[in-house]
Amino acid sequence: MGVSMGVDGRARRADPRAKLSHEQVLRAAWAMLDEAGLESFSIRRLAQRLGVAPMTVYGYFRDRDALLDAVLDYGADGLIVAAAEGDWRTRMSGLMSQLHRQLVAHPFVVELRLRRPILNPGSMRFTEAGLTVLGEAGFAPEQGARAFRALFIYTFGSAAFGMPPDAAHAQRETRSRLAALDETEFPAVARSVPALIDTIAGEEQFHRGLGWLLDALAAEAGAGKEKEPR
Amino acid sequence: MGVSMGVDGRARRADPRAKLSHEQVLRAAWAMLDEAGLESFSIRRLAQRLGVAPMTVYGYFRDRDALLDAVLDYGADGLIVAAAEGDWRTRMSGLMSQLHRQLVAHPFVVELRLRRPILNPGSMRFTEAGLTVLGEAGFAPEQGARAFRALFIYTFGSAAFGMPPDAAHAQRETRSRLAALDETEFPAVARSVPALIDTIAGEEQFHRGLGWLLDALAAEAGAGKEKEPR
DNA sequence: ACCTGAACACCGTTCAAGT
DNA sequence: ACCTGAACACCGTTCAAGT
Repeated sequence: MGVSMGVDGRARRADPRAKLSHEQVLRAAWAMLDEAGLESFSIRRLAQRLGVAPMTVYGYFRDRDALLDAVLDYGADGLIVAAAEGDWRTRMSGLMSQLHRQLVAHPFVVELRLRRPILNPGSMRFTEAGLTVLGEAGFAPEQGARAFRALFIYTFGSAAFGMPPDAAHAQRETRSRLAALDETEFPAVARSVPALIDTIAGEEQFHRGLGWLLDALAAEAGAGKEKEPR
Repeated sequence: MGVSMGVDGRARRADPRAKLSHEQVLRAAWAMLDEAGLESFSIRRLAQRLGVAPMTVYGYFRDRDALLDAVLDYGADGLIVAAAEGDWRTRMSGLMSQLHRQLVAHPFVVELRLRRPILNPGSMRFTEAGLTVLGEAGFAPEQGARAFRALFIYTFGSAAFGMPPDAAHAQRETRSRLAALDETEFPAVARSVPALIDTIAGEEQFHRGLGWLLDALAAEAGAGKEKEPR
């Protein structure tokens, strides 16, 4: 990598005269975000990791936001690829599951997407793949776009809100809070406690909801073919 | 409110000797977050708004995180109330739409929920209402919990990722990025451009997806009643 | 051209002190 | 008991200077 840690904790590049590349900076930023999350990311720490003065980073990116935008493009670009085999339902499920897995593996992407939509080649290829599958399944361009967006939003929502970083801790916490509830005030919650806890971790819950959405889309597509063939 | 702005921009309390209450601090924090968002919230600014030294805030809350947790509890507590009339599908849709409207109105709640689940009385009442509706519709406690969670996650996802703060700007940006695409490389996207843009703003897209989820749940509940009445 | 140190206006928070 | 100023270890970023 051309970078090694000095005893003082500050990285020194093997050859200080070698010009940094945009990609080197982005790769280091991506790694930092993966390791410690968006919260503890800083330009100064990134510079230290690169063995460079903080201000050097500004030679490559206008400011923090521009850098994070570039990180998103850099990363999202390599994220999605394989189109699955099978009928449209299976292929659509495969696409969204891939996305979900990637988002869960890199939670900071979800946080960054909160601020700004992602419109780079990688995400475009993903959209193209999804719309193609839906088109081949008989969805008109309008219906396909709406269906895709619902699936996409649900997938992002599941990654963001359905999978707490420390699932075991979240389940324990939730269990004790739910156990403390007044059963006469919250009877329905009390009845569902174990199931509610189960929906917090794992991928089952994501796949269940995804399946429901796909069921409804399949039903609508079928109905459209039979009753409204315009 | 007992607070007025001085010429120097620093708030002065009407009676400096009047002890601050936890609720005063929380109300001010909530208002700040509503006006300027989580990004520009700071303890120091909050203190200034309260007409008090920064360190005074620490007399009421252990640290920034504890304060934000309390803000979430304070606000979410008053958020949800009315249970709608009608069949279970209508009532469920009403509940989730209320939640969606509140989240869109206070985006920082969505950002905070990213870090931590909400387990206060207000959110419990919401869960109880949802599970009750589903229970009356014939869902077993387990099925109800799973259905509720899918609807809940989808609703949070829509508020977080489906409604950009500046919709008009986001649509313009997206339109120009999509217009620049190579039509032979992205034919399906090109065909769907207008529809894709349409899914970005407004509540129609949220309601469409919500409707699909409810359709699938209704179908499953119906099938369960007919075929697996255990 | 590429990198940098010093400085500025901000943070959250500890600590010891004020009333 | 309640509030505070000074100080510390951090931020992002501007600017003028170094090679």
